[in-house]
Amino acid sequence: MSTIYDVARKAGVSPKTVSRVLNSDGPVGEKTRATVEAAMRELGYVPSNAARMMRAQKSGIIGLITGAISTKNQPTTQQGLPDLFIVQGIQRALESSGMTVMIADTAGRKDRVPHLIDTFLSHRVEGLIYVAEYHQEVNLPRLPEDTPLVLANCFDAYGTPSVVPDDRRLQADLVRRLIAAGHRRIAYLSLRPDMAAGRLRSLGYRDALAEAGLSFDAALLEHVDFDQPETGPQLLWDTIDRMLRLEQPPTVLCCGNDQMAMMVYGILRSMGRKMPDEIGVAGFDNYRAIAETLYPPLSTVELPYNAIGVRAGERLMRLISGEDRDDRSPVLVAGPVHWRGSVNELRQENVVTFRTLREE
Amino acid sequence: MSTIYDVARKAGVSPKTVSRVLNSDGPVGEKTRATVEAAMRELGYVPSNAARMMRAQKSGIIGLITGAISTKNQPTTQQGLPDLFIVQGIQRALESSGMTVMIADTAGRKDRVPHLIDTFLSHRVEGLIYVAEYHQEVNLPRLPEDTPLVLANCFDAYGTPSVVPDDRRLQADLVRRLIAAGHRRIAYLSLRPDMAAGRLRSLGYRDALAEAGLSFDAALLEHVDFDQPETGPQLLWDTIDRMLRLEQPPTVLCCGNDQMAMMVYGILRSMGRKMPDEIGVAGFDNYRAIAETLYPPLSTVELPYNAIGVRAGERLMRLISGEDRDDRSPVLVAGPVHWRGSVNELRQENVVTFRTLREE
DNA sequence: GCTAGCTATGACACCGATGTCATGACACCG
DNA sequence: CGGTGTCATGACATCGGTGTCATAGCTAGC
Repeated sequence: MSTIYDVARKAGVSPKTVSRVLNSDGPVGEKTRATVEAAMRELGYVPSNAARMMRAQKSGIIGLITGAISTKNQPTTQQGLPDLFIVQGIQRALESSGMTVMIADTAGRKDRVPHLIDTFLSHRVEGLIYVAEYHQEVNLPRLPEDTPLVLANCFDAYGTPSVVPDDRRLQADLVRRLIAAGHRRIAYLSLRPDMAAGRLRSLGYRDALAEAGLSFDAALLEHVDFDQPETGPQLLWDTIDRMLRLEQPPTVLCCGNDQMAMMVYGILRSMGRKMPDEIGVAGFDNYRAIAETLYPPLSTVELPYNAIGVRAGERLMRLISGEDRDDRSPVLVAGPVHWRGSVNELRQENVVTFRTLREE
Repeated sequence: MSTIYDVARKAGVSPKTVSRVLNSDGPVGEKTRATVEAAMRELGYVPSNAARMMRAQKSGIIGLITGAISTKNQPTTQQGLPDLFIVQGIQRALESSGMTVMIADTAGRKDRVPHLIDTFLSHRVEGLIYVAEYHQEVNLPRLPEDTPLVLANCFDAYGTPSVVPDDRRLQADLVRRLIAAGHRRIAYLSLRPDMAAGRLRSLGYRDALAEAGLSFDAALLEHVDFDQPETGPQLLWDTIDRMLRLEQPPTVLCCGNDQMAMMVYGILRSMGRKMPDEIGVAGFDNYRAIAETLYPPLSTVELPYNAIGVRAGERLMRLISGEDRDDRSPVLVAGPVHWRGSVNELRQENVVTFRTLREE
């Protein structure tokens, strides 16, 4: 690969003049500039980042650590692909800044993180973002003081700047919408409570009930570890079966996420229950490949992973430029409810009407 | 960030000695080594890649261009997330080589590719892989002679080394399996024929029929542009409706991919058709989040995107080390059929038996 | 006509590693 | 005891850019 010296020789000028042309730095004669540019084109010259970086003491590189790339062939993931959307958002937020985003993948092994951090430090990244695959607490090795770090979709015990989904509010918003549609018996099939998302969403569910003056019925809340390959579907089936046999059965099943909702569709149909007229289903995530493809399309609440990424990227840029250095409060991100065909509007008349299932 | 000079000063030795400790280069006295290592630890020293790279004239970086990260929030993707799995495979193939993989995202805009290539060249990547989001022909700008390029999931007209799925053989394998299970009336709901995958898979379908001595029936083949948000589902419904009214209706519907199969599940159930006893469904891709979660689980053929990535990575490494420089033949990758509950084994008796739908 | 000021350009040092070569201290051998 | 080889170490140049400073040529102003 040719260098600035090759270009200089070809154009009959000094390397420094070539540098000036490259960076529109000092003044350069019109004719000289043309000669130099021609030489650069002819040689296919591309400046070396390494050399620039060394001189400038700035890399223009942001490091991104994630499992987004590697973990997606696990049996079935609890989540959709949140981390991927987050990475996407980060890229979007950073592309205008001229930073190059370097992505390192944990390959599903947390113990590789320190090594990845070292690699990034050797590249002299100007900042780091750690993206977790689901909302959780993490504990990363300490970084040098002058390298800012932002946690996305996770948080730690040291008050490292973080951006996380507002699970509690999102779930409450969805349940509020169900209540507004006239539903009073709302079942909640929750994710495992040892997950931050599961815990917070259950709280949101209760918030919305309380707010509307509906009493909480423990028979309508169940934590279902649905994505265990063997026991999961059976567990879900039994839970739904139990709830539907209640004296006052639910009119809608709120699912921990869209993937669980997809499974619930299959189960309800096997049971011969028609959606949405006999029973409604709601999801969580707005995982569009599922929510829009299912029939009827799934009502769900959008957890805007993209926005988490964007906010994380913006936050990091502010840290790099020296702002907000001591702002320790986490950024909470919420999103809209998507109301589709999987839940009926009951309004005041709390009557189940049977219609032909498919109508245009 | 501290440098080799800081370490040298602290340890009371020359920079070169520190360098020797770092790289276990020349001989270093036991005591000196200990002193230097202590100094490095104390300063939190991490060597600068830029400086190394400049001296070594080798970056140890592989560039990856893809839309995997950014394009996944498009309405609903025709494909699953093949490119992501490919990226994953590439990472796996390259991690043992000690190369750092740098991922650049097109952000869905093909016109950004030249710019991304320049960025990579400025980082002096030792090789490039371009990953397409679906099997297609591409036309990339020319690279300098000394930077090898591998195309993954795509090919071009210049014989650039490429690794692509063997769609034709995969589809044939699946249909062969259906035939072995006793099916004779096999419908094929194909992807758009202007896509390489659609064309090749249709050919594979016909290959398998011909091989088994079954005549091709045009009434059982339809190209369905199923992922148009408005017309898609209707089109699919109409096509299935038409096929099921045939004098000799199909006993199994072969779908262009798993996502289409998911939609077909919903339609068949709305029509009141029971799977797999009244009608079987087969997919393509083995997109596990769908294939394993659907009920009944989907029989499909695995398009091992992961393997495409691995092969592409390996191919690039060989090119970098100077092997196979003039091997122009594309690498074809196939995968296994996954036989799950969505298609019945009819065997010799071509009888539809009705059983209770859910059995453990 | 001399100087101040501007334009266009180049010489040189430096960023942080490492390859090359030199050197000093020993050990070993004849 | 002198010569040779090995070990441990350092001085110095170099990779490809860019910041600093110097300088030559020209113009404008007094």
